[in-house]
Amino acid sequence: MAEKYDPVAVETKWQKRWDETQLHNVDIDGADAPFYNLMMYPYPSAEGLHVGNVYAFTGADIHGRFKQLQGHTVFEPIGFDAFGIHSENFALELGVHPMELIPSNIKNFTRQLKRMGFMYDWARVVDVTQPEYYKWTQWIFLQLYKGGMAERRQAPVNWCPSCKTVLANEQVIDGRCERCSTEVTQRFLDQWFFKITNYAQRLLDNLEWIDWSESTKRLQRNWIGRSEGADIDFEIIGHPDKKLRVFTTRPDTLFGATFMVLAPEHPYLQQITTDPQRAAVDDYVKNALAMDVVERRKAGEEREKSGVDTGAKAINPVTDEEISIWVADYVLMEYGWGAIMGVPAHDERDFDFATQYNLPIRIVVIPADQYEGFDPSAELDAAFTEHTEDEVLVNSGKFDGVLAAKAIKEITDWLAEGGRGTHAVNYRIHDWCISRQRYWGPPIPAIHCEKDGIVPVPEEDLPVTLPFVENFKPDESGVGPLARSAEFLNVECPTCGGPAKRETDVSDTFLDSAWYFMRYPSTDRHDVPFEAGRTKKWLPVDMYIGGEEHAVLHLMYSRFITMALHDLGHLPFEEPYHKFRKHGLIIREGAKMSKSRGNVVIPDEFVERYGADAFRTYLMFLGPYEEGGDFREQGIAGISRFFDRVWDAVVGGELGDGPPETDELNQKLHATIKKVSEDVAGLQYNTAIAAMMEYLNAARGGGRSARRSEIEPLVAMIAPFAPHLAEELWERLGYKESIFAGASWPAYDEQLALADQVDIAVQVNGRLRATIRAQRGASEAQVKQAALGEEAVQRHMDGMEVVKTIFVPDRLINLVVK
RNA sequence: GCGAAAGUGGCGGAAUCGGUAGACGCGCCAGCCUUAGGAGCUGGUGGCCAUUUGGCCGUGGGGGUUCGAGUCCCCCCUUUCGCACCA
Repeated sequence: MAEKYDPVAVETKWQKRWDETQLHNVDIDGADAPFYNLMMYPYPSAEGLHVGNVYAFTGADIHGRFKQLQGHTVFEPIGFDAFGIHSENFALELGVHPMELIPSNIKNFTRQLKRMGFMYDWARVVDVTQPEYYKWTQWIFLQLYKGGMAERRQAPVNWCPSCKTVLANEQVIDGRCERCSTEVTQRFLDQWFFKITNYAQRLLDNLEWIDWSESTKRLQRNWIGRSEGADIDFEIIGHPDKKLRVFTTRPDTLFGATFMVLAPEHPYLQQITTDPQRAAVDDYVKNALAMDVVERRKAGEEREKSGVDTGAKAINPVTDEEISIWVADYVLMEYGWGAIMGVPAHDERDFDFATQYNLPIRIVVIPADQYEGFDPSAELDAAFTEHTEDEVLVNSGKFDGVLAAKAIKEITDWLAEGGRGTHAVNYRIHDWCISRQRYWGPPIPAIHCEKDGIVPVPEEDLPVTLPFVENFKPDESGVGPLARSAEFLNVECPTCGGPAKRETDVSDTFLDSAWYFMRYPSTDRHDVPFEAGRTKKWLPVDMYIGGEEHAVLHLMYSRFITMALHDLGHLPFEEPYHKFRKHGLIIREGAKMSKSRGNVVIPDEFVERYGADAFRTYLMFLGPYEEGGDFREQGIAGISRFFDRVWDAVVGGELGDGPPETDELNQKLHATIKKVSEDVAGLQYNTAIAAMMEYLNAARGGGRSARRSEIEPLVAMIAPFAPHLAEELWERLGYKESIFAGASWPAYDEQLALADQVDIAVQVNGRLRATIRAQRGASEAQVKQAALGEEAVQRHMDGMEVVKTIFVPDRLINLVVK
């Protein structure tokens, strides 16, 4: 009896062999056809490798192995994103110190990753919690600080009461903490910011040319949120020293601005409020600020607008009318200037507000076809917000009759002449708040000296080592746990030598991951973060595959850090990834996987039963890789059977010699190589697998034994998916070297990939009536003659005449009859 | 509310420069093999009708363009994702 395929035995053997020969350790300096294949490194949780990780990594690994088989030297590194709130919260939950917990998690992850058969270069692992790594994270902070791109300032920030730290805007989802879903509140604290807003336009512009998944680019565009419009200054009666500046995308509606609204946090509010209104305003502001962010944000749909008249008046700069200034929480301090001009006729929110408080509403834009005979005192029952090419201005002085689209520029230009306004662009994106009042991160390398103020830690003093702090639990104070270590806290000022205190905030874990891919090629270099020659050779990353959930987090931050380092002269490129592809999400039996549902796929269980090769391949077979798939346990048997048959084709009996037995099979072989080559290159793994199955079915049709020439290319084609099985079969085919050592990917002949006999559909009046077999390239006349000879065709054109013939070569002929 | 993507057999999914819908796999059915089999092999498998040749219907719903529409256009429904008082 033939030897049976034992996946676990085969995989154990080859994993050991790969380890011993260090097959995938790359000669970083000597590689001649470098290909940097990157995947998003994992956060090493205590639960172990999640099936989502395996899905992501498998798709990326297949791409790497495919490139390797095509002759590239593929560098595929892995690391661990082990700093951060997530790790720390888990350590708190278990009551274990992260300095103990994390190394054991990493050990477990390493075991699992090796068991999956990924082609990692295990000699170049990055662990961001190691001082030799975060030394350089701190170095990057210092470079940005020196370059004026990092600053400490007081600002309203998102505070998570459960994590007891501030969060970046990107980490607040629907007003809740991204990590723990607790409602976020607002605090005013001194925080470190990176000025990503300085790069907003470039981050947006480069999206035009970088090769990324379209959907990911769209998310970034939305997040950057560019709007064009104007800044307009309004004079305040009785305050000649002040002007109220607003941003608007609709300067064309300026003549309709009948009031102004300030955000409750607006700096002028206290000074301009009149005495009779002061109590009411104070009261309102107090209430608004006490409200948590979630409640305030819900307002749009559910809550009625609210506000209070400040008693102060402004002058509409074009109508010279006095208009009242209100305070209302529907105006947000963090966008624009924290103040708006109220144009109730042409903005829904302003309309609601004006209706509620009986403020005047003036129509200034109407559809062009209503211009003749327009009644200037007409009333609206809803804001008119259309803004196409067809609207014209009314009630707008010398701009009456001007197209609204043109008036935007004309009115702004006119304002600019008088120094009352300018063209302006606003972005939704905010500066990146990187301070965290937590323990488990790289200390921000700054020192506070009473005399010298903020002093950066000198580069030669790096790293600022994270001390062991027994009680690392965060508290309400807004001061990080590092302040509890007197030894850490108290330091000499590097400038004056006097007593000073260290910064006790640590940096956001997204700073660790914003540059980790630059470190991989240089992990053995302790004098530089990334060595210039290697960086030039390997970077930017050739292919990056990862989850889209990081579109506005990691992916935005790493683009920013790369640009900043480029501008500071440390990098020769400004975009980190040549190509980025998002992968889809995997669900189970139509439902999202989650611990609470108890339906999480545990990779270990499947690997033990079916082997890593079958598990990998099955995950890829579920659906298009970039769209995700639905994991159904039963289905994996189909892959196991396929591998059994591949195994049997090689091991089951004598392999015949000579070329493929028939021309037809040879054609199928070439067509399959072509399809699989193209599909794998385009990450269309599901259809590539289907094509290989189809080919094997053909090669073994009728129970025949396949010849070597028929099966050897298939072994190479399954190699990216099932590397262990392919290695084993490759060896049994007589090769001494690993299949991944050379360029083993099969070539195909375009001509041979085309069948010389084709099936042509024969339609009568567009309905399929017969199928005929013909020589490839057969002429219309030939096909028509054959078609007319078909009995089924004749039946359907009985007594009628062909009035028209549509012929698609090698595919179809349609006879239109009457 | 705004923006985007997607709705195809019992199931996961193929096929979109408009050209034979349902590749491949799961499941199911029949047969073979077997002491036995949640094993393996062979064949079948969108629905309805027909003894066979075959016919009709069919890609969320409705209209349209076309010799021909899953694919293009218009309207509607549903789902998923992103953003959400962003001025």
